[in-house]
Amino acid sequence: MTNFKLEIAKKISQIVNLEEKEIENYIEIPKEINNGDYAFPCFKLARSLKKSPIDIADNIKENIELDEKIFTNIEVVGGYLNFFVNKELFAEEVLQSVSQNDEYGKSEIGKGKNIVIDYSSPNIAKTFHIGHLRTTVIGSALYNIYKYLGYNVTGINHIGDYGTQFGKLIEGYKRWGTEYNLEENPIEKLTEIYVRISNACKEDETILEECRNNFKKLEEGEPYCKELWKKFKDVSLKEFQKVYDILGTKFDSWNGEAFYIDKMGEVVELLEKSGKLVESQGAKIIDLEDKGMAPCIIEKTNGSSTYATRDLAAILYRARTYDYDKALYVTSYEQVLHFKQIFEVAKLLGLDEKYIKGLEHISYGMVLLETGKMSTRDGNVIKLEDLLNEAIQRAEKIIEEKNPNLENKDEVAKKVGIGAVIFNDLANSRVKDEIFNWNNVLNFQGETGPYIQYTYVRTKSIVEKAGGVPDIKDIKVKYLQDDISSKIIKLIYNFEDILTQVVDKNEPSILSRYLIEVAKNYSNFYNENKIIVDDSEIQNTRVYVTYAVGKILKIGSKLLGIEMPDKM
RNA sequence: GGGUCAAUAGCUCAGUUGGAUAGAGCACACGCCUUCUAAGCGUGGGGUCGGGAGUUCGAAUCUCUUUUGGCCCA
Repeated sequence: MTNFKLEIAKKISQIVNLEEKEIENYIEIPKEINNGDYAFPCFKLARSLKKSPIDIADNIKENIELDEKIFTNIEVVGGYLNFFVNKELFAEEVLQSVSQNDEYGKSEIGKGKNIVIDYSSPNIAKTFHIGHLRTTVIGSALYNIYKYLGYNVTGINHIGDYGTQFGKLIEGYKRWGTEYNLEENPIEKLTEIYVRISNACKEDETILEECRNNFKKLEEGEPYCKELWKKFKDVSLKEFQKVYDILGTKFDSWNGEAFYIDKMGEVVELLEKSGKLVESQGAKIIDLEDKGMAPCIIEKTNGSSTYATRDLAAILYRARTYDYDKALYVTSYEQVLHFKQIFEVAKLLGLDEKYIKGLEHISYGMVLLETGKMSTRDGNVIKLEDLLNEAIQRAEKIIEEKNPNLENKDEVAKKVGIGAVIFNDLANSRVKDEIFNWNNVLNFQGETGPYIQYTYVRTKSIVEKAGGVPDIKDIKVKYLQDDISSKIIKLIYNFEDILTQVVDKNEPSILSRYLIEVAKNYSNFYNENKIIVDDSEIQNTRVYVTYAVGKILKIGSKLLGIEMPDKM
């Protein structure tokens, strides 16, 4: 493909005394279509050249020698130099590159780079609720997109399968285990047991003592405790898997916290060697006051480990095992300080600087209920499974209304319902909090997943009706000169750039927004133009654009973790 | 108290390194299905970009300050 920006930069640098690179950076893409395809703002040169921006623009315009095949026009508008590219050439190149590539937008820019993404990571024996959705879908989307750009990606579900709460659960199960049938509804039952034993602990210190004792035994590897712990873990994972199956979430590693139990000793040793590990009130800490942070506790007063120690052990392990260039942690912003501390302390582990630089916390906003924060303890959580099922049901109802004769209704309802839920969580910037509202999440109109699916289904049905994808040789780009067509071509061209933006910022919403934009413009195109017409040149051209749009929508959605139905 | 993130239309949000007239969706009102799927398209109203100061050719965007809210730490 012609690099238009570079072309402009080259020519301008011949006239003004600036590096190509710098000029390329200044060149922007006008919002208004009347202002051309690329613009060079001359204001930045005004001071150094001691001339008015308009004079500079005029001067460049007069002296620049652009290839007329590539650019059709240059205009000076209020200090801007606006460039108009040859629409026909542009459209031809863009459609050409779509046609040659089944995996349009795929690239090798990440070749040789290893990315580790830690996402989802739920706690054993706790409800998988709507709050866990964001980490799961954001992590998955990043996983897919990094991979598409050629990175070698490892997805890790860092299960929360360790901690003092297991001492309690074991005690509860020892006491009343026979009263609960864990097979039936494991997590609910375990939660009940947990609440019951917690209350019992509050009333009777000796019970709490027993719980602590159990945890100690678990750490020492006492068989019965270990067996129970394993049981809790197994039934929980089975529950989680149900949700992952519905969402289509995959992981390469399920190494959770327990995996690092025997790897924490080394962390303590290394920190001790660094000389920074100090005693404070009986605990071992790393003081971070000079960094403006609270101290990082490595070992508690009673000698037991902390989250921090496990995370540090994980960093060591991941650096050695995956030789990562980036290690991403997708968790809510509640943990911002925690990761800041961990990343600071990680500098003391003697790892190569590369591994420290690669650590990145991908934080996102909270999911709140209208009544406030969710709490497993208080039982005011919305189970993710319930949400997904409700979404599927609503989709079914709409299909029944709009398209009762549709085949595979169940399958389509699933794709649409789940698509709506996933898209809803990926559509906004990560930082935004989300106040959960059934009607918002399960809205299928406007800027939603189903809207993209609907648009895709349309493209699919048109291509089918036209008798398949036309040969690229049979299209005439002169029919794509109008504003809407140009906009669509430009959007298709931008796809790869959008994907690189996503990984630059670790922000999948950039892709979500883009897909909406594509769908919207195509819907516009669809309503303005009849696509299947008598004139075969016009038809072939429009069908080809339709096909290209469908391709983008499908690839893009797939990267977000959203499946496309063929009909809906 | 310290740190941190946010604040843009009635609601939910976009707004690329500062750039041309601040944009969508929802909701509301009206219009568009005998021809490619109306889960769609179009038109319309609706704004002190939380307030104030500064930086400069130019600020929703950067700096300072202030208000409100979320989160984390003690």
